[in-house]
Amino acid sequence: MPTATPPRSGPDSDATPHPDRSSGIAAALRSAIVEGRLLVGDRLPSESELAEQYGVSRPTVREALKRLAAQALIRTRRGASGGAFVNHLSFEAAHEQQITTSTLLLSMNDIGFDVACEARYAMERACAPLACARREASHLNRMRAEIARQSDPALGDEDFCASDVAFHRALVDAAGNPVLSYQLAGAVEGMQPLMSMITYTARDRARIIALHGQIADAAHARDAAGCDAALRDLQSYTIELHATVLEQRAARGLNR
Amino acid sequence: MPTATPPRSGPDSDATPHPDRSSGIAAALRSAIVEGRLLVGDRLPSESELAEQYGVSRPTVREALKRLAAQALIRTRRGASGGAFVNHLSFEAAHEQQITTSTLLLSMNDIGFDVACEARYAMERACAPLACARREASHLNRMRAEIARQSDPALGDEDFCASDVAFHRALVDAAGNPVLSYQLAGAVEGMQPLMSMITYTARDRARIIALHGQIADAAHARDAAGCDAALRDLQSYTIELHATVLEQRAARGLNR
DNA sequence: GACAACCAATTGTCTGACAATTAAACAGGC
DNA sequence: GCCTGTTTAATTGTCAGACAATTGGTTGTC
Repeated sequence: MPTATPPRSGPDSDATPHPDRSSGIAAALRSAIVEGRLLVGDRLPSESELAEQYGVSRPTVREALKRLAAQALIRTRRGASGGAFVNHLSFEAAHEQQITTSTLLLSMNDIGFDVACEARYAMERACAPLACARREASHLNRMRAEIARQSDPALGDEDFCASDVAFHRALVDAAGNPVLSYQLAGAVEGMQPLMSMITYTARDRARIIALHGQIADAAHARDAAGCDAALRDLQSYTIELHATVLEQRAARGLNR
Repeated sequence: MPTATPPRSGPDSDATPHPDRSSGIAAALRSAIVEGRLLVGDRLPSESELAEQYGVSRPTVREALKRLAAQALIRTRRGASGGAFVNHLSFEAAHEQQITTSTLLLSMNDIGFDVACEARYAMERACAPLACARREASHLNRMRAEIARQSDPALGDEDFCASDVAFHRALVDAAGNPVLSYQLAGAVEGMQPLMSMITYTARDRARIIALHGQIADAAHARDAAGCDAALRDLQSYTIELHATVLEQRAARGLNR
């Protein structure tokens, strides 16, 4: 029976002073998972047992478990042979969390648009060479398909943005490195709220689509330098567009 | 007596079937925060009020709140004028989460060492040009200081690793983009468990320190290309070292 | 006006109970 | 023996009410 650490031999209470017990228990279990003392699929002791081990009541244990569940560290099943199990953290789940975190981070720390943009394109350009080297037909198809969608003038701004994200996602996936995909996808989607501030005119869209075309062509030709250049252009154009939006807003503000 | 329905029409229960009510409430509040209906510093209704609003008991509400607290979306204070407040998500807190998530992702999805390494160095090389352009004296000092620490042969493997992380952290910070720092630092620290599998001989360390020196010199000279090349060398050398470790283990395994 | 005692609001925790769910054990019929 | 339906036990999910701890404001006293 591989159980967690016995009551209150807190190695973490030094680093962080856990004001309430449920967070202390959560931290103990969390470190047990992160440090590998509890492995994927292992079943944690039942809530009652944990309550007894830690000398607290069941609701308190439950609060601790919910904290872990919120981080996708455990999943629970009820019924006989139910309980809390160490979860297999999928890229999917990690991705979700990454998006929430990134979104809030950007919106709450008054990160400049250009700073966020710089970070995003720096990372995206980092996968460009890999993508050019490893892209398969399916990735090119996904990119072309999104370009086709974007060319439809009837597409709403929101859908245009979504297609933009999908295009870049395809590029990143072409690098064939799931770790990069996870990191990048989080960053790109986290920027969505910022990107959607921009309202695209037809001319803007044409320009962006042309650059997307260049990127796809470069990936097709396995031309890393060309891909990099196109991404640079896209970055500066995006920042330019955003600056325009800000100017217009300022102007409207003055008119009133 | 309005039983289950939240005040607003619950749109999230369509997308994801919330098996238990506390997770449903958590999702409702979370989306309220992410979508900006609740702003930083806003106080949520008290637990009793929430319990009444959602037609559940206070422990259930508390479980929901603990979920949000685990994601650092809210913080709670007790006493008069206490309550749950929308938290200002700091880079610090986001960073913490990023590390746990990355660590678990790498350990649970049998990501190859080279894949993780590739992702890490790809991103790190992405900030190299920025770091060369913007580095200040303080960054160089931090890098030099870590190199000095690493040169001490008495340093344990663990401390050597930690200093390695600090060195790269300084390089990344030199890029002057907090978003990049946050993303990168998470990735680098998440790789720690993998990196610490390697036991460094004196010759290995000398080689690594030399490369660190090259990187610092390149940053000093604002030589982006040199920095990139040194990082590439470091990446391949790291992978080489890891391969050696695997071979040795395999050999030991056969001998028994 | 300064200081102490009190009070009210709020979170943190406990106790005990019941409902819902699920897998396994069990009984019955063929 | 084997399949089928039923019971049972274990476990999570939820509830209700209570008390403790904390914290800010209020009031009263000197």
